[in-house]
Amino acid sequence: MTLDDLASAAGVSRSTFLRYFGTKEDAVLAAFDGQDRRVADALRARPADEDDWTALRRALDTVIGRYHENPEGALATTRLVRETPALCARHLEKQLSWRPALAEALAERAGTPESVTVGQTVRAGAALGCLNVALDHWTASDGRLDLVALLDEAFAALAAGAGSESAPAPR
Amino acid sequence: MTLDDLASAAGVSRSTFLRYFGTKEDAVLAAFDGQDRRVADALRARPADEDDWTALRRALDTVIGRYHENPEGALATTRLVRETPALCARHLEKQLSWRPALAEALAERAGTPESVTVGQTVRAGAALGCLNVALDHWTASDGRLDLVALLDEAFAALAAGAGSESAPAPR
DNA sequence: GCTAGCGTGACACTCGGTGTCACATCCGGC
DNA sequence: GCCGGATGTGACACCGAGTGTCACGCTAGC
Repeated sequence: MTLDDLASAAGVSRSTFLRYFGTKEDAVLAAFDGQDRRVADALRARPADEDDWTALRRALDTVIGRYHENPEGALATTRLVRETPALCARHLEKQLSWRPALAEALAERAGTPESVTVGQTVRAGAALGCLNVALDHWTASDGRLDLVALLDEAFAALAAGAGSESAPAPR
Repeated sequence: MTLDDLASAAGVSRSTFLRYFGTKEDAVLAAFDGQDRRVADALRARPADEDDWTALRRALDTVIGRYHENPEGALATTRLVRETPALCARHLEKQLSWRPALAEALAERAGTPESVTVGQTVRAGAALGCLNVALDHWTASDGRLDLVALLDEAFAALAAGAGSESAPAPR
């Protein structure tokens, strides 16, 4: 699937294709554009007295929703991204910018939008990690597993103190 | 800094340089090779009754140690990686393979090496996330902040239940 | 109608990366 | 001592990605 193939498939010249997307990977990853803003907005919309972890979990429903609307397409896209090293790398890089965005939204919720704590950054990153793990399992199961349940399970694994079952969580 | 530059700087031909490293990025990222194995081994060496989160934190000391031995070099390398999008992407991709390795080590500790749970995978990923956040802050401070303290803080933010200060952690 | 701006296509060019061929060296077996 | 393979190296040729530049055609405004 060379650039010329993509361009001619899209009915434009190679130059135009590159002018639009900048990069071949970006053409695929454009499907994810704006997700960070949507999740951050959802986060800000959560009740102020809700704890960070619950708010993050609920905010991710906006992402999950898109997978629920169009499972086949989402499965194909996700699989393509995970299986193509270059795409995978670019996607991770893009997702890296989600973390500060979510952390900032958490800081706003906490009433201190100017200072983002390490804890908020870590929690934002951990939430994204949970999302990725859940998506991994979901794609590995060909979409048969319940994505919501997987995400809940992933979040629960960190919610009760990050310790394992070998040292049961405090209280 | 083209491939020819690097090759001639290394005193070999372009072909040989590529034969060694495979990729320009790999030449830089080779500095991190084997870290996953070292961390996983350190993890397996932790006492069996230690909870996952503590074991992960201690296992990461092997990584931290390298930063402590040679702070200037580590700072330069880390900064180079973070500031070069292509390098950053490749590094994230490589680090992605650390997660299953650590998760498997956790499973071995738990006595069920054949079945890795979602929780173990999530915790391994979260620990790596903590490492990255700590390293981000450390490089941003030009290495002036205490890396160990940063990592401890990051781990603590998830250890006490992932909830925020709005749901105060049991200390 | 003329011009300024904009989208598009057609190049030329650089660079990263792969594959192939040739040569040179080393090393064990007869 | 010689030979044959294995290995390391360099010199290409080649392809695809990405950038920059130029020319053309369109539409809008004076």
